[in-house]
Amino acid sequence: MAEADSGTVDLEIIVQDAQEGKKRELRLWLRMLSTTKLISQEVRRRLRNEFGATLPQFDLMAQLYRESDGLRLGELSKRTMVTNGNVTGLVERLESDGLVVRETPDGDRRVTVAKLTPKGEELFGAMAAAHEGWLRDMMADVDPAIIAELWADIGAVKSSVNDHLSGAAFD
Amino acid sequence: MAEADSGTVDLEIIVQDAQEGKKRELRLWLRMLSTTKLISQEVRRRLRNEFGATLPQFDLMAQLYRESDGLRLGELSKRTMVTNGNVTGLVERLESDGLVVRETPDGDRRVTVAKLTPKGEELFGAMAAAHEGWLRDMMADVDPAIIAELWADIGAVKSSVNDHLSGAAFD
DNA sequence: CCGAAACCTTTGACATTTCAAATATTGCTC
DNA sequence: GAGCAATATTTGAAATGTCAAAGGTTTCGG
Repeated sequence: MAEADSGTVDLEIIVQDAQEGKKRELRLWLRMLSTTKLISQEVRRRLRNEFGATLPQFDLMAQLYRESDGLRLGELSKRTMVTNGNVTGLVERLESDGLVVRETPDGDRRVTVAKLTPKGEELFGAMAAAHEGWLRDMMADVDPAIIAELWADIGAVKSSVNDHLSGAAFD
Repeated sequence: MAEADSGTVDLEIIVQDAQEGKKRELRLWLRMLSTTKLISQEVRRRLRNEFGATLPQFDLMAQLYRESDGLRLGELSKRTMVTNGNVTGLVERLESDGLVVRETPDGDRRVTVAKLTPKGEELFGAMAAAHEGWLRDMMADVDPAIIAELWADIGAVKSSVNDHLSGAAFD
């Protein structure tokens, strides 16, 4: 590839750095994206086959599971990183399946609060347990120390990204 | 899980390990997912504002960019990790924008090959350069050594996941 | 060659996604 | 207390996403 001239080791390092190191961030991003897609597809397939649920529904129910008082739709939107308009449809479908109820609090009639039904809690409990197992299985060949390290380092990435957004900020 | 008995400091470590360590994989997954969503949203916003393109379109064009002979739709589907049916519509829209052409080779009329037009190549070239810059900017606060390490370790995760799929395998 | 199996793409039904515009309600100001 | 900005959700258009079923084409065995 590169035409090194006099070259000892240093030059090679520089050249390599200018080539291989050039697109580090891009390559990390592409790998993160494909890995996330891969896991998502597997989780979606299993949620569908074993529980008849979709991944966004699982996500939304996860947020409601720990909030027995329910959450406003706007808050759900922030936590799931899903747009407002999207939450409307998701909650509608979950409601028609009897997994969630919507109610408007007395004080403020602009607000809609979504809450899991007992049926929803039961289903989510089963899904959550299975889901955790799937993830453990899929990552079974990765050293636990690496997993912990990844968790921390990806946190650093997330933090950097959050500080360099053109628009809104999250989390 | 394990009932340690005598216990001083060791017990705490065990307990902590049994609690905090319990859902390592799950927590890594949740963090990967939210980080990927965050970056995706930013990239999508910028692609839209600066080039009027969508992320899946960018993805698909990226695959065609390096294959001057074009790719069969099935191959595109595998590489982009998008279903066959989805590729059909994606390519249709790109074709109506004059960025891609579809043609059927002489030998096998089952096959459709998609190929970038000159206009498509030009647009993608500009998008790719900008895209790489955006990623570098977003990850600017992360140590380059960490980025390289993440790339490798996420590779290990991907590999493990690939070996524990219930269905098809990728990459 | 004929029919069955295999292969490639499209189609159709639905769910999710984003964005922008429209609605509805509150709260605040004057 | 009338009007207006701010807040919260819904709606609508267009694109993407999955899956399963249907359409053509090839290929291969007999």
